Amino acid sequence: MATEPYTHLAYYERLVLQIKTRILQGIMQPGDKLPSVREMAKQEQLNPNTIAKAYKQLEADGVIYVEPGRGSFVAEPLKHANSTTVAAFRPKFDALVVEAQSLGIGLATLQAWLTEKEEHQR
Amino acid sequence: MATEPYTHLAYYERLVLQIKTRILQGIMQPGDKLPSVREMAKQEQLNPNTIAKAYKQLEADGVIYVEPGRGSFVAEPLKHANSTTVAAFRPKFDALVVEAQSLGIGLATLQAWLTEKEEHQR
DNA sequence: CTACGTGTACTATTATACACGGTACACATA
DNA sequence: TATGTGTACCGTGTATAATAGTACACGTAG
Repeated sequence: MATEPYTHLAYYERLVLQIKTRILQGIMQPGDKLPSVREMAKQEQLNPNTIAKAYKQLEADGVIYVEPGRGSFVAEPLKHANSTTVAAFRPKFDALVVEAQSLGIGLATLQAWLTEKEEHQR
Repeated sequence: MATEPYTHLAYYERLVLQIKTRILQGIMQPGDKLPSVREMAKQEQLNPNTIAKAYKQLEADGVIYVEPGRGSFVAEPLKHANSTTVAAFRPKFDALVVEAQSLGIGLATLQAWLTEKEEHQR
């Protein structure tokens, strides 16, 4: 039971995505304390190491911060990404757009999806 | 020399993306014959098995077709994706959007990137 | 000070995916 | 018949994911 191709996404990646989503939705507010590595491991039925990996990733992405000995907390949302971050992200976006178009999903459809999100986010 | 984290993308995935891009750009036209698995392997300095994996993926995505014993050819571009294809793709898109927003890249920026592509594509 | 909870850093094992080398087969064509 | 085509194997080495378990440095509450 090492790797589960449920979603073709690793457990820790799913956790990262899940937490990021909750923060964006406002379910988790800046300053909120996250469950401890060990507690989250029980909740999610995963190994503490897997949770730690997710938390480390989240900290690297700047969405949480760690106070040694106290715990992990939701960080203030970033307003503007620096150019190196954007430069690293852009290829992933371009690749997905190519993927979409090859599948017959046009740019107009992607535009519509984004617009839909903008509306749901207010 | 088994895995090369150049781009954090597998060789065969890079090939798939490269060929899809060339087709979308019109560099490769429908009906054009692709280099054989063995020839492409020499060009790209890769193992024929790796090329075969890429071709198989491209065929599964419907961007090329195979005539047994003759070779692989560029397929006609898809106009509309069926609903199952869209349903499979949508989560990837949503995940990337969440990723972007967490990095401080807003929806407006993504919209702008798409608009930019629409212009360059005419 | 003591005890506890916190994130983190190790070692080790198992399973999967990627890329490689090599061989073999069924097919179409010259 | 001979060649080129995609494809299907077997085996090997390596990297990554997830597991289990232990240990450490830190902050806080008793």
